[in-house]
Amino acid sequence: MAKTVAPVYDPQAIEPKWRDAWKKAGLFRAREDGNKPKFYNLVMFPYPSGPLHMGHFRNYVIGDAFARYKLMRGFNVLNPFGWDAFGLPAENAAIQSGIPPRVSIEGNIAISKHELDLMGVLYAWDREVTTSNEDYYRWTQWLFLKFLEQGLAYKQKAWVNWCPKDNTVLANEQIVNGVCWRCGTKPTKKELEQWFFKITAYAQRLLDDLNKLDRWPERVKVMQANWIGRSEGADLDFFLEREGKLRVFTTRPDTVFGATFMVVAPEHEILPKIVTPDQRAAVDAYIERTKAETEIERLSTEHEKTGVFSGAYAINPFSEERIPIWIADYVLANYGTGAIMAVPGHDSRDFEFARQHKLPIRRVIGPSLDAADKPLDTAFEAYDGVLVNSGAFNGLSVKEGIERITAEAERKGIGKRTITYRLRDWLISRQRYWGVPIPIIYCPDHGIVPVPDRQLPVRLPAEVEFRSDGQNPLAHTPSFVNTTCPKCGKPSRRETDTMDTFVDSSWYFLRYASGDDPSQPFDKKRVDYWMPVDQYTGGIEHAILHLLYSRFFMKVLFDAKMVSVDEPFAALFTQGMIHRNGYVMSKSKGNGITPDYMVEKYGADTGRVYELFIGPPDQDAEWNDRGVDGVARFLHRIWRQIVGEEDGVVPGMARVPSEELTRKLHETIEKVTRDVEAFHFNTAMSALMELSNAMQDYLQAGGRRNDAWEAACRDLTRLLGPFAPHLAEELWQRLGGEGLLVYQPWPEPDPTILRRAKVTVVVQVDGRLRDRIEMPAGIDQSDAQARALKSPNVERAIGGRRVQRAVHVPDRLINLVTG
RNA sequence: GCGGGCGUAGCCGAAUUGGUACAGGCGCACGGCUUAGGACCGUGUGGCGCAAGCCAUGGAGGUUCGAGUCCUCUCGCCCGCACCA
Repeated sequence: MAKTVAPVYDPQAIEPKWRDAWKKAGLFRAREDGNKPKFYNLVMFPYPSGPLHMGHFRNYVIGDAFARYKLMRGFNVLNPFGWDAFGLPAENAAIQSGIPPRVSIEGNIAISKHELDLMGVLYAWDREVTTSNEDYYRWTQWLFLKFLEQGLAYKQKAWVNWCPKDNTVLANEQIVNGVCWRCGTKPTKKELEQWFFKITAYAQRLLDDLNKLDRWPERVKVMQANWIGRSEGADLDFFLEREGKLRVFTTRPDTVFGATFMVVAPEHEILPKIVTPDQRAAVDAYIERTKAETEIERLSTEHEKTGVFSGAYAINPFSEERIPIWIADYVLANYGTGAIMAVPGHDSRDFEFARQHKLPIRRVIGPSLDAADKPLDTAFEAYDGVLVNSGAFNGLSVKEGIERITAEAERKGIGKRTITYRLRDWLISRQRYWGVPIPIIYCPDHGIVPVPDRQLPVRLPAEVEFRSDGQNPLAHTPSFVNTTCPKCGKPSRRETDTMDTFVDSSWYFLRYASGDDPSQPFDKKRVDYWMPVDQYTGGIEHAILHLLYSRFFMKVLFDAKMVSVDEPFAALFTQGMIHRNGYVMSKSKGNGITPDYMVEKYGADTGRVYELFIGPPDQDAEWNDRGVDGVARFLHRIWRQIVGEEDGVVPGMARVPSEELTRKLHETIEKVTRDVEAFHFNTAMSALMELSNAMQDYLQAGGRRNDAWEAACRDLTRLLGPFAPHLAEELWQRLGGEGLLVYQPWPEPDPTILRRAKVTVVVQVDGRLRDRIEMPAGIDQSDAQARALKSPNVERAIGGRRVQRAVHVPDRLINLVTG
């Protein structure tokens, strides 16, 4: 047996060499090039929080592998990266350590960049975006002013969610499970003047256009649809007994005859006008109590519905009954009209409230007309039934009832059809320093004055005093606050709130597309070339927040004719998280595997392939150190197979047919291609392992290093390119390949080779497997049946019965049915 | 409560349209090579059975020539929303 000592696979020795070669070649330096189809590949950019671990890398490895794959497929690939660099952690660190946010962020970026590089993850760094850099945030300010101009940004006093730990307000989307999404603190309510973006103006389009997103995960679309929360119904006016009226929103106008009382939210503005003197003390006490409660406390009181009688009465416009008006916090001030008609017979919440406060419960929907007097021991909420105890409307179906009663209310001028959304406007003010200053000046004469374009950016001052009381340092920096009115020059004050960092991330993908244009936020022509993002990959935690905001931005810019598509992300992939020792891999849990460790112990390629192999990419996965060893073995073996020169020729042994190997190769090309397109990286990796196993079997059986073998080596190397790029480059070079592998075309399967001459046909008798028989491909049913009947196993299974019929799946299966 | 998803080997997991259940990896066993190895290579590896074969995809039914896949019920787990009128 011929044997020469082959150098062993030494990733540390080869990896840096190839990274340098890619950089020198300008890998991923993208230009707008009409000759090739474009492919915009994007991973969600991170907040630069310091050292990365392998949990973070799942996203980047998937993104990098896909970008390299698309490159080999002949696309003009844009594969950029950047930093969502504004945000609270850097500011909190500054308060504790005194290190200015800009300094710590820059340090963290340098560390992260080094780690990405170590893992062979490359980007179009010439298009790098850092949201906290002046050349980016001046355009965030510019866009804010654009929104203001369009009437899509406004300032309003509102009851808002306040996080006492972070000392800032939060948007509704940023309360997750009743607590601050960032720090987990229970928010309280504050009434403050705040800046909002009018995302509700786009509620319907944001909902409708989910249908366009056929390459988004269903669950993300469902989450967004639920968040937008469209309800169809009617607004109805109830006249008050004394004077005035109270408007309610209901999705069930058909149940109006069952409205036996009304409920208004404690914050409702009508209250001072209607509360009677004898109830005033009780009402005031109740309002005070609800104000003190945080959201989470309101949730925990789910089972006891508190409330207080206002002393006032309204008249039900349909039944003409006199009904009491109550105040209760189970009615929300900022949904619908902040008031409801309570129909305890057909709404479980109203039912519970009526029970507790001894209010009448009336049935107005029943399974049939004769059920009118059947008592209700629970709210009957179903839509299948007929109206009862409803005067002229008795006997109508629920659907007809909704239609007719709404029409009647419209005719009488006391109501109208309405669509209500759960979505609220996006609160973007943050009372913190490390963010984009809102470009607004308050003039004693002119009020709110936008900063003129030519004065942008409003610079975030570097020299500020970080206060331990958590107050915004900007408000205490006179050189920032004090300015002059752009209109009249009078001494004026600057807005000291900064923008929610989700504003920064709502348009960064447009900036990438444009390079670093100093004259505008982005260049329409270049954006038109690249957009939409063809593949967006990131975490599920942004299912609502970032992904909804970005969609909103895109639609606003589309309406302003600044872009030509109104959905930013054509395809979305949300990868699962990596766990280790039972917890999500994280710095705080101390269970992180660092890229440095991986590279030192195994090499970057083992880390990359393991992260792709670990499990279905959209699901969480458990990191297994032994599994990493398995992948390392796989790559070592490939090295030995391709670089090693052990020949499998065994004297006297029959030559092993190389067609088998060639077919396996082409099946692998076909499978890996299909799997990568479908983001099934785990099965793509197992297909590569199978090919390597087949090559091993071939050598083992005495196969020679002939053309078939050479082809297998060459194509396996190319198939490895996107996943184990350093190893693949080295193998490519040693195989005598031209140029860099990363610029080689992806292999194509040969259909004539895939077409087998012989196939294994499964033979069943009455649906049970009895034999497997080699038959020529394309065999027809009667021939297949004839061959099947010759099998002793089949004969025994038939046992002398008659074959009544047969089911034939060409080239796969024949089932002989005797029964 | 409403919405979405998932239950396959000792473990992670494969399985176009219903068509050979368990690919690949881990682990385990045995063997080889080694001074030695937790390295490397090879073989085997769902259960029962001497075998033919039978039983196996959370459980119970159903449709079908044929069900992990479709339908009904049921148990368990995960995720999202959660007093949204």
